[in-house]
Amino acid sequence: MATTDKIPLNTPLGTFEEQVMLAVLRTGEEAYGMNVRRELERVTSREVAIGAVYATLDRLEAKGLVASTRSGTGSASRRLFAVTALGARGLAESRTMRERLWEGVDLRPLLSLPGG
Amino acid sequence: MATTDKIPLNTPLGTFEEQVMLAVLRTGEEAYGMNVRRELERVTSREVAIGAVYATLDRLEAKGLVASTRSGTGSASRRLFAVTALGARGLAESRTMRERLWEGVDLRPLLSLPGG
DNA sequence: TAGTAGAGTTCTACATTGTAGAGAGCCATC
DNA sequence: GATGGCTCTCTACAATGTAGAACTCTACTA
Repeated sequence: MATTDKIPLNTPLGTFEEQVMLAVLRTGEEAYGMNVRRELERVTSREVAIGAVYATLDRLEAKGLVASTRSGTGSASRRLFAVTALGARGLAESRTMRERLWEGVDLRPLLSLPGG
Repeated sequence: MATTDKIPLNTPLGTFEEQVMLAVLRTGEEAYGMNVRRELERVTSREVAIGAVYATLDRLEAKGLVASTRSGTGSASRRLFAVTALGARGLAESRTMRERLWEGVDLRPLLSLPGG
């Protein structure tokens, strides 16, 4: 099988995994742990534990969805993350799937109820 | 605090939780376990274990995001699920958050790479 | 130059979600 | 009254989500 074949990813992305990948993309050249966290908190208005970010980035890297490189020298250097081509495919698939599920769904009748 | 206040939900929806809720909405009046599973498989082209569906529905019910009623009589009756007002709010929040994170993200440069 | 503070990363542990499959009740029908 | 199909429940385990402490390095400063 050629490497360019578009086989479906075996595991769907988790909610937080997707958020972290998107934050990496949004953060661009400066996508290291602390910055990814900051971007996530900025956009979601929600506190994010730094340990959660790194654990998720590690798992994403193990799956080949992101890749990391060291910036600078010594052990104090930053670990810069980037979304891989495979990761981008995962994001695209995840979005497509969700759009299909949302198609034709109208929440308005429920949202107008008490508690909605 | 009035019940109509729109406090944010404490926990974000998981990927599968969201899918199951959307499948319940799409299935409408006939939203019992097996049907929810069928709808999910139809839309996602992916096999779904029935145990996964029920476990998720149970957890969603415990959180008040869906509610279930019995149809028919006897223990062979179906268990019909419906998304609650709170559940609809969860779905809406989840979508809003994701749209904000996707804003300005362009996957095309990555998808045109080998493996993408 | 020891002391302190800040930025960043790593590690450990546990809670919540995701998943699979076996088991059991009911109903039709043969 | 056996068989098969449909539905639901239960159990167990894997993967993901989360929190917080520990550690390294740098820079400042008294």
